[in-house]
Amino acid sequence: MEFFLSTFRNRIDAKGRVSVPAPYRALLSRRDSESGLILGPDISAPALVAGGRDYLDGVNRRIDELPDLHPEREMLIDGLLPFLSELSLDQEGRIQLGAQFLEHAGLSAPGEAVFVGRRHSFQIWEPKAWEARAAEARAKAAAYLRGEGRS
Amino acid sequence: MEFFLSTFRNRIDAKGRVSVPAPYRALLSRRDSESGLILGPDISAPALVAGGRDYLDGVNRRIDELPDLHPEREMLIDGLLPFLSELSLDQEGRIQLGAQFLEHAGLSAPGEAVFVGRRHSFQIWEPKAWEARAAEARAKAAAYLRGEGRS
DNA sequence: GTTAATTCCATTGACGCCCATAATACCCCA
DNA sequence: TGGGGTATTATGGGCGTCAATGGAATTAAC
Repeated sequence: MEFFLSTFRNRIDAKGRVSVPAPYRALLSRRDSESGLILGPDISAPALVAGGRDYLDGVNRRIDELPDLHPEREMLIDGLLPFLSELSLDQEGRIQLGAQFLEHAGLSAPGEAVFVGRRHSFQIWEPKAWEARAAEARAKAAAYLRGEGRS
Repeated sequence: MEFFLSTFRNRIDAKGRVSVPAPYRALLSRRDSESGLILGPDISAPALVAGGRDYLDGVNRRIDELPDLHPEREMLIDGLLPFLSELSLDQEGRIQLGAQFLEHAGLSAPGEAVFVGRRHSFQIWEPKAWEARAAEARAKAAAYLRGEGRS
């Protein structure tokens, strides 16, 4: 696999641990020498965004587009970086989700989570919320493709 | 961790001591041979700015851009350096915040402080004040990112 | 001698690390 | 092509270590 694809539904145990799907792990360890993972809240959806260190690089690049001491640059820094965490995987390939992450995505400590591949990053959703979002996205994607005449 | 990221909320005891979050300590000791820390008031916010010795190097570079005896150079020197302190960590990884620091950030001696990762440096905020700033920054960052098209 | 500051020690709780189990997917070979 | 065996994944639990925090003790200062 070259991109994060497909969806996986995994269990969150009482300690807040979730197994990162093995295909995603393989992808992460290929990109970064170490198997770390950057996790943060999605800024416009009740979900979490995750990726390898290159995901963080993307955020940094975005910040460095703006000149030093520029107010918008400071806004970007304060609006993004403090909410990102670098999580390490345990020997079994699990990450531990903190309280604020669980809350943002509407996840519960013993419960379930859906991993959603999005090419260079992936998301973590509460199953019900993902179901709703997926239905909407499928419908809109279909309509868009039909409207363009492309199959 | 390569950058200061994420936020940590720690307790300030009656003596004005706060634990520097362990991930930040690891980062500090990697950059400087010794684990010291440069702390100063944020010039445009009720917060404290902290970083390793490389943070001080950045300030110095800023000053050295200006020619010797140039009035603005003197202004920078007098406006920044006198307010910076080099703090050492005690055996448990805590720093001691002086009265003027507490006052500038609106912190109280028995109370709480939020450590905010900002890449090459981090800030220390009074929890309520940070909450407000974070909400604003997140909203504006989201608007900025949406406005440019890329997620 | 009293006060302040710094160093040291003790407690609590969280987190990481290790092991065990079950289910699944994969592979090899007949 | 089917079957058995093997490896890997996902999951749960227990234990040890370290971080965070509070207080005491020792030293220094006035």
